[in-house]
Amino acid sequence: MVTTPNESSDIVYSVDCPTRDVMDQISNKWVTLIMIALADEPKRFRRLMRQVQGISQKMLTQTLRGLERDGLVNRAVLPTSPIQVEYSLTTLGRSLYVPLVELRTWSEKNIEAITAARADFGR
Amino acid sequence: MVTTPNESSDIVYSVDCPTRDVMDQISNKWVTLIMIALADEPKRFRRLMRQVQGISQKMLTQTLRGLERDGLVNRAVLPTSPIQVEYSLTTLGRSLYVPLVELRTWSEKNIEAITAARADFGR
DNA sequence: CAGAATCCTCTACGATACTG
DNA sequence: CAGTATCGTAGAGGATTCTG
Repeated sequence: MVTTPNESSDIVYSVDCPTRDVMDQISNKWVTLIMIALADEPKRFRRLMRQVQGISQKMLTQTLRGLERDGLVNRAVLPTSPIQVEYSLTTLGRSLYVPLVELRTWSEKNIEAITAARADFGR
Repeated sequence: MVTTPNESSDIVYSVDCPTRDVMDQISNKWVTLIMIALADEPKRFRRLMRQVQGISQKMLTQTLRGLERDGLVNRAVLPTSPIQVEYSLTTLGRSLYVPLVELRTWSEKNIEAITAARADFGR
């Protein structure tokens, strides 16, 4: 985490911090879902699209490209006709899967507390 | 995680899954930064704004409201003049901090691999 | 100091149509 | 099947101004 000092000696999370750039990428609505879906086993485009409900073809393509670009996902074109494309997690991707799934576990575990807090809020 | 079966017996991440709703909230560009900033110690609005560089007053207010609403952050109005408002993590918030910081740790640890992958991509 | 309100811009994203 | 290309729109979010 790249930081710069400020008057009160707080750590400042710089705008141009590369870590923040990475965090922005993976703090994405679809990234977590796709990564988790791919963790089970390699999957083809259509199957992913069915599994990650509500994602558009455009967003799935776009998000997968980003993940491929960052070395998190592997894209393999199968020499069939018509073409099939299989996506899988890379080693790096599998290492990211660990904290991602912990985040999901936290969500599942605390969904009730959050729902309760929301109900309480504004009364 | 609320799921529905599909033809190929894949787990489907439903659109209306409450867990997904929570995941969407915390998969937010600012949430992680704010949560981590508050983990050190309770902080006031101005100080948070300085620390989380690049956030606008509007977004900081908005994000803090969301976190407060979800029971992750506590908002305390100090009886000073002019008013001061101190934000701190709730117990629930501190429990979320754990996986969040792991995500940041992962980012810091793997920023180099990602940068390398990006450089490689498209060649 | 900590915000609420307003306006305005820009881009993320969906919908649709087309291709190797 | 797995995309690319184009267009159109809603909403996220910045800048600015005002207040208890």
